[in-house]
Amino acid sequence: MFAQVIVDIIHVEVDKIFEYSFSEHDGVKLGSRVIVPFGKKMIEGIVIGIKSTSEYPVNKIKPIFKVLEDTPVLTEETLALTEFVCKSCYVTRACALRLLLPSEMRKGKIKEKYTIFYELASDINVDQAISQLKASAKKQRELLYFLAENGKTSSAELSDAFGRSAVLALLKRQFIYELKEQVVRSPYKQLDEQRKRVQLTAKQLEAVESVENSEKGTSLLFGVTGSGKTEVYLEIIDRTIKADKTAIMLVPEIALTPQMLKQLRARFGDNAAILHSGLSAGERFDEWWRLRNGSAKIAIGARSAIFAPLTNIGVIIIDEEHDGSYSSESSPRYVTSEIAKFRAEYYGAKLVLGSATPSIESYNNALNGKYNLIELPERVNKKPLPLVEIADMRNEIRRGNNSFFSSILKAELSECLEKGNQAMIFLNQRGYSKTVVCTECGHVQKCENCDVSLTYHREDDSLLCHYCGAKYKMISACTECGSKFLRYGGTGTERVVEELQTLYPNARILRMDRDTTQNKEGHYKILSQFAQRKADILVGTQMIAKGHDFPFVTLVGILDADASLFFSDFRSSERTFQLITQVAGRSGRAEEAGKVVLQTYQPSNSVLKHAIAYDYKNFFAQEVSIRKATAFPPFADIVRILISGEDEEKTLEVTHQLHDKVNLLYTQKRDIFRFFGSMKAPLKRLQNKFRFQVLLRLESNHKEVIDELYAISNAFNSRSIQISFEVNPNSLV
DNA sequence: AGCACGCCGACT
DNA sequence: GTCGGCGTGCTC
Repeated sequence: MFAQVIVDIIHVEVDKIFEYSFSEHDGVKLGSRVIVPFGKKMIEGIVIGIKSTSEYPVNKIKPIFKVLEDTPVLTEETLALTEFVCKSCYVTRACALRLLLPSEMRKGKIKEKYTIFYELASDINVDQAISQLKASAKKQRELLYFLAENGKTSSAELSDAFGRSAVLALLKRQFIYELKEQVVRSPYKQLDEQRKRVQLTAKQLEAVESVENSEKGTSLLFGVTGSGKTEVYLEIIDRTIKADKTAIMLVPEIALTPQMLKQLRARFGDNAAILHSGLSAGERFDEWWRLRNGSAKIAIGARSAIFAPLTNIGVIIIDEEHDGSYSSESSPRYVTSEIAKFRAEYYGAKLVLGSATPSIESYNNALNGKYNLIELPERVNKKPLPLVEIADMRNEIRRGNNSFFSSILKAELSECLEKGNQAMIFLNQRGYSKTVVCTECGHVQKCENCDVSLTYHREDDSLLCHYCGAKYKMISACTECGSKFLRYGGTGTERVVEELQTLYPNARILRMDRDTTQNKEGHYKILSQFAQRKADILVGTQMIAKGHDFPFVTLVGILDADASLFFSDFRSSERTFQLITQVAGRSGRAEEAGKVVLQTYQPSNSVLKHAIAYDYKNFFAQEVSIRKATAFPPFADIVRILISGEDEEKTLEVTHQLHDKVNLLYTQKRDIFRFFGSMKAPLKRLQNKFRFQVLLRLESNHKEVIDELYAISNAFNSRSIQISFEVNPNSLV
């Protein structure tokens, strides 16, 4: 028999199927992980096909050296998924395969964990045994009694209580026996606690049934913050498990605090396996196997959990589907919902996307009938959404207030603290690229062709559009109002905390940003401190915006509400709307009504206005018309071909060659394309390599053309020049 | 990705 | 004369 093997080497030159021989009793199965001789080395690979004949010269075929597991790590479905990932992400098979397996599995780093237990020998009578011991062997006697009473006990426990020598002595006399048993390193053991089942509201029940009964595979659950989407998810999962199927539930990276896990653990116990980066390698490995061998039926995790090794999937849920953490920042940049759709379709499962602020793509799909739209427009507690006040920072500056805080926010903060309530101060820091904002009129410099904010480049004092490469001279005065008071970028959390502390010397302030959450449980620690009212004010970035319930927070301040609008990305409006809605939702969740103060330099900006009014639908309508007019997703696909190499001249030369080749296609199919150009990459030198890019925008639904572009680009891959090909990248660095 | 093979420059 | 640079081809 012959096995088709993909070797675990990520390189275009070995992105082929290699064939190896094996005999039937070797245990080689479809999806097995194997070790095979490759050239002079032994290397890991995955069996993706089995056949009885081979085209390859028989004398050159080598046998499989070893099968690594009895249970194949991949199933027919995950093998098909691998193929889908390489086709849709334009990466090698080996690269796609790595997504499907826990990273700790490679090169045999982690094995199952075993613990040694001791047990009384079965053929022994305790009293008899003790009579054979020396009278002085007190510890041994006690140990035997202990085992007789408690049964098998771990070696660590016994050594602790009775000493290592007692254990060894009894072992030598064969009064006790050693047992080796696999233990599962289950995370969050301490979280198991009973939780009462919540009675679903009529609306929630309706949502559950709508998902079940819809003939469309995908449902978009559009529910305002506090509308109880989580209860809907839990009910759907519950019903799925009862129907003997499995479930995947994805949450944003940041929301993987023990809070959510607690709920799921409480409801589903050991049936739920958790996959995320906060776990130790061993824990992750064991959780993965629990899913693979069927002892856990629910996979919960961030983005990568979409690849959970489940079979017979009944439902896939993506909570906060609009969240940025669902798109990976490094290759392969798969689209999580696309993977979900593939898997759901394969098993005839339901896909549920939930959000209070759906992505433009998803809501568009709901409106044009591709998704089943379910709305939960009311909060469970019937409380109104918090009132949002705008602070016009231009006025503050004119009045000589140069602090981070507007007078309105200061007044509200004082009142909030006096009443003994809690406040959150949110800093809007997206990305690191700098845009230029006029502090007088709030105008942001934008590209004339793309309607995208320009990015300031210090090296040549210029403004650059990351989408078309247009370069403008840096301005010395605002092009709208002529003011010379221009400003770049955002502010740091430390400085805000400093000023806050001077303003309110008695307030207890917590800071949450990348610096204070370095360690594994940093997030959770800070948030739980705040939840326990050990602080009055929480200052933070994005991280504080997501999904935590703080019943005593009655005020949320958003400094720089507009900062994310200036980010040079066509999604910046969308992101801003989402952020504001989310942050505002933190205020006033319990008894007292909440307030939100939103500081901005452009109070009349329509995105902000819609966000303040919680008016998603009008925001959507506006954004969709802009995307249509400017040819951005979902009405266009952006293709980015990155050419990098150590030799600048050579790299540029290849870029030109590639450009010329693409140009042929471009002129041939001129009507499909909306943009075409080559330029330096925004980060023109990275890791000692020079980087150029060819950018294209073409009308959506032309995968064949994109595939053709990929074929053209791929041909330029060589030892000294690397080509990376991406469709709709989430950032252009 | 590795590793061998092979063809040109600097050297004891 | 040889030692060693890394461009190129191959791995079932």
